[in-house]
This record gives sequence, structure tokens and C-alpha cells, in this order.
Amino acid sequence: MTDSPKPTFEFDLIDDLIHSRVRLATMAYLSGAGTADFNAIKAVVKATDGNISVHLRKLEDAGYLISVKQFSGRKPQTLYSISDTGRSAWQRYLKHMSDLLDDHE
Amino acid sequence: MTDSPKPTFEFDLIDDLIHSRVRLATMAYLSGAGTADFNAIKAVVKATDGNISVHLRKLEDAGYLISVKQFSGRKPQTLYSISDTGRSAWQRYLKHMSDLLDDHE
DNA sequence: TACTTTTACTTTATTTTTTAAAGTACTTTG
DNA sequence: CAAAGTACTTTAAAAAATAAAGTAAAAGTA
Repeated sequence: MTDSPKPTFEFDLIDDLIHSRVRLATMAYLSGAGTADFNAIKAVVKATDGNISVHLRKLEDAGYLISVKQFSGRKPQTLYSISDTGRSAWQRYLKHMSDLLDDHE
Repeated sequence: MTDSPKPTFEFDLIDDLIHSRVRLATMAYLSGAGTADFNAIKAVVKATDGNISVHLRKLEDAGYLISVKQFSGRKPQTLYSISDTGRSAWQRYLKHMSDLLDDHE
């Protein structure tokens, strides 16, 4: 029966688009890496091809990611990076999680 | 192009059972409140009856919550609180989120 | 050269999860 | 006593996640 003083965390503000396991990992990785290609993301996120493909698309459709398709030698390669919109959404997300943690020391 | 030094956050360790918006809010609330009844949880979580009902059941089935059914006057009332198992899962969850934040200052 | 395998994805189908709508068993109020 | 709550549960519908299949070009193998 600990009493909760002033909870700052508002769960209904958390961004569902980022909150999903795979997309959270993707954003976390890209926010550090800057730019990464399809396979690099797939590897760190430990997802199947179809799986990240769909999630990357979702993040891109939301305007959180920017993708550039190019060729690396003979092979096609898609590079992803976080857009300005994505970066501020990411910062808001981290802020909310930080609030959550503050509420529980 | 910030370089990522040593990421401590491992997304595949995050507990899906807690991670969902509604259940995360429920755990966060109960961890502070100690015990709360169906309606109190429903109110803070801003969910419909059927919605928290299902999520509470899920948390209970997982052994994270304990429920006690009693009567408050003439009306049935179900009280929920976090079990020991739930509390350690919750602490692990917070730890992982904390790691995520550490990686991004 | 013909054939199989691999790479880099995308698309579609299947399963799981979430949400919403009904339903149940009372109780309270007019 | 009939109508309107209350406190949930159950079932059905919608959305999301995952997995399986498919595509197109390149590269390795016989």
C-alpha cells in the first residue's frame, strides 16, 4: 500500500506506432545508428524479412522513417533513417517512458 | 549520425504481457495503489468494461495479479493487486525501459 | 550454358491480439 | 413492479502481428 503522490505518466499519450516491440527496437536502433539498411535492421531486431518489411512500411507511411532505394554494387539496397517527424515522436516517446519511471523511482 | 557506444537495452527481453498499453497502465497504477477494484482500474485506464475485463483476466492468468471477489454492501466487487510474480516482472520491465532510456541519455 | 541457390525484398494468408458489442445476474430507484 | 443501473463476463468483430509464399535479379555450380 505505497501511496502514489503525483503520477506524471499518462499512458494514453504513448505512441502506439512506436510502442510495438519490433518498431520500438527499430527506432531505438536507428536513433543511434543514423542510417541502416534493410538487412542491418532485420538483424538487430531479429525479425523475419516479411516482418520488418511490414513494420518498416508502417513507420514510413507514418512519416517517421525515410527510405532511399539504391544499389550497392549489383544488388538493390534500401536505406532507412529517422525523419524529423520521427525524431520528435521518438523524443516524446522517451519522455513518456521517462515519466513512467519517475513515478516508480 | 550519433554513434551508439554500448546499447544495454535488449528489446527481445521486454515482457509482452506487460507491454500492452492497457496492461502497462494497469500495472503502473496497481504498483502504486496496492489494491484497487474493477471500476477504479477501469477509470484510470480509461477502458470499457469488456476491455479491462479481458486484460485483467490475462494478467491474472499469467499470475501477475491476484483477484479477490467480495461484496461491498449488496454489490459484487472484485479487488485486484499485484502478486509477487507480478511485482518482479514489473521490476524487470521497468529495468528494461530504464536501459532503453540510458542508451539515449 | 543451363540450373540451382542466394539476395533483397514484397505480397498474401494465417494466427494472435485487441476492441467492441451483447449478455447475465442481480440491485436500486421512481 | 417496471425501468434503469451496476459489476462484470462472454462472444463476435476488427485490427495487428507473424509466417509463408512469391518476385526479380544476381551469383555460384556442373
